[in-house]
Amino acid sequence: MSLPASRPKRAVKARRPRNSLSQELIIEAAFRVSERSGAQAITFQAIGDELGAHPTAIYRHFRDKDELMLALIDALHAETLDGLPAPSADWAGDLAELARRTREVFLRHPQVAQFSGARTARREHEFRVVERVIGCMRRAGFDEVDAARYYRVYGDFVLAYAAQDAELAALDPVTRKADLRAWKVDYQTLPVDEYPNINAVSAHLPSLEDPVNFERALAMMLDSLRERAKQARAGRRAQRRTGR
Amino acid sequence: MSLPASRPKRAVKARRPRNSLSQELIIEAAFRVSERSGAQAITFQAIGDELGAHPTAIYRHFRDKDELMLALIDALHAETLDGLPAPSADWAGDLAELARRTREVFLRHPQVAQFSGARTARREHEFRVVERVIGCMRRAGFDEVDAARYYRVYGDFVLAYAAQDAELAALDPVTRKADLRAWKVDYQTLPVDEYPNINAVSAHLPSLEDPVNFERALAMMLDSLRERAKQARAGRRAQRRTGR
DNA sequence: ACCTGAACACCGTTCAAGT
DNA sequence: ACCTGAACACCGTTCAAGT
Repeated sequence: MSLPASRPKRAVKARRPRNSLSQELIIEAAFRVSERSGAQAITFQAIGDELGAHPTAIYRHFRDKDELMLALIDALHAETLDGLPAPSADWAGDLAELARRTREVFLRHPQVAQFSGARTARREHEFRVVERVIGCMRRAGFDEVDAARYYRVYGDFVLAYAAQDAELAALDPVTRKADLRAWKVDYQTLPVDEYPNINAVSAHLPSLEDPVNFERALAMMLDSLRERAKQARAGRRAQRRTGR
Repeated sequence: MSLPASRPKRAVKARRPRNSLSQELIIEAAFRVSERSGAQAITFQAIGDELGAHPTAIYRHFRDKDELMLALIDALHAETLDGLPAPSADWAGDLAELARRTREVFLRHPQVAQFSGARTARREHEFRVVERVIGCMRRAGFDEVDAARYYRVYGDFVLAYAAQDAELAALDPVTRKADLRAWKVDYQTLPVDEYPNINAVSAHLPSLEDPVNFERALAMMLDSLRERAKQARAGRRAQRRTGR
């Protein structure tokens, strides 16, 4: 007289009206899933539950999970752009603002952001972020070759660092705390003769989650970018004086 | 008269001798799996096949998959250290050497490295890499607080950027090529009135896989680090002159 | 055309059974 | 004590069946 192994989640299975799903509704449901209880994985089953629809209904609107993920990643870029002030005369300040917003958005949606660092969404809002960053590099005075290169280097640096922060935030809480604990315990108790340098500074090791880390890395990249932009502008002035 | 859905991989199932497995053998098998045909995922099934053992036999030697992954990550650090010259007077050169080696090792083992950026292995070889980097920061002239901070910022920067390169390399080939293609096609054909900056430089956009990207980012971080070290040393000299 | 239901080939993990 | 085999709860994905 035992129940079947897996019984339906809802006793009365309401049939979903036709044409009631869309890419937009699915994307919104996926974000609600990822925010529910902090660290829930984004699966078709969970999105289906959230929508009150069959998991495989999603395949009518996205070819596969990768296409859904790219759409979610582009939605992160949309959030980064939302309310962003227009480009200013301060190109370096604008770059810093974009970087900070990117990281904040990533930490708000770590379950999506953890997969976003190495991917190219190739969608509207990503295009617009790239357009902004390249614009900053051109206002800095870089020529086309340098602007393209420094866009790539700066953009990938921001994505990599922010996605890494998101990956830590997306770990299941037990694993995440074990990693953080390693810096409070393991790295504080290493033999001093084998690890003299760690021992010398261990009391001051910043947490992996200290937001100053990202701020400092950002400041360092901008240090160098400002100096290189100054030299690029000076180089071009010299070129003009000597008649090309 | 049909065959059963899943038949055994080997007709004669040789029984593995007792005590014939170990953490070391399992780690070696996992790396062989990850290198076979470029991008094979590391699963207990695949490692078991590689060892000629039952997949669940691994649980006798690692508590769960996360513990195996941390051991594999530490093995990457071991490879980074293998043959590394002793610390030199050129602390910045030593930092660059460590960064380049880390990235090369990560690209040699992308299936492991893609998960390593945000994790703390808390094992011997990671300790030794951390010891090295902190040593460089102290030789640069930073005090304990700054050495700890710049270790964290520089170390996480290298891990994040290298892990991002590994993540791209670990994508299944079809997905990876589609991402690379976006920069050769989609970003080359955007409307010029909406994306003037992208259009101005699009011919010069470096590939995601161009190794110059990492070299440039590294050079920029070291630019700033050298300047900050110089100022830290000058600040300490001034402090000594004024009697603390 | 859009959604459901069943089935498939995989995952990591647990646990009882062999030796 | 160490390895195997079966079972479980979960993945993404395909495909036939409903409406």
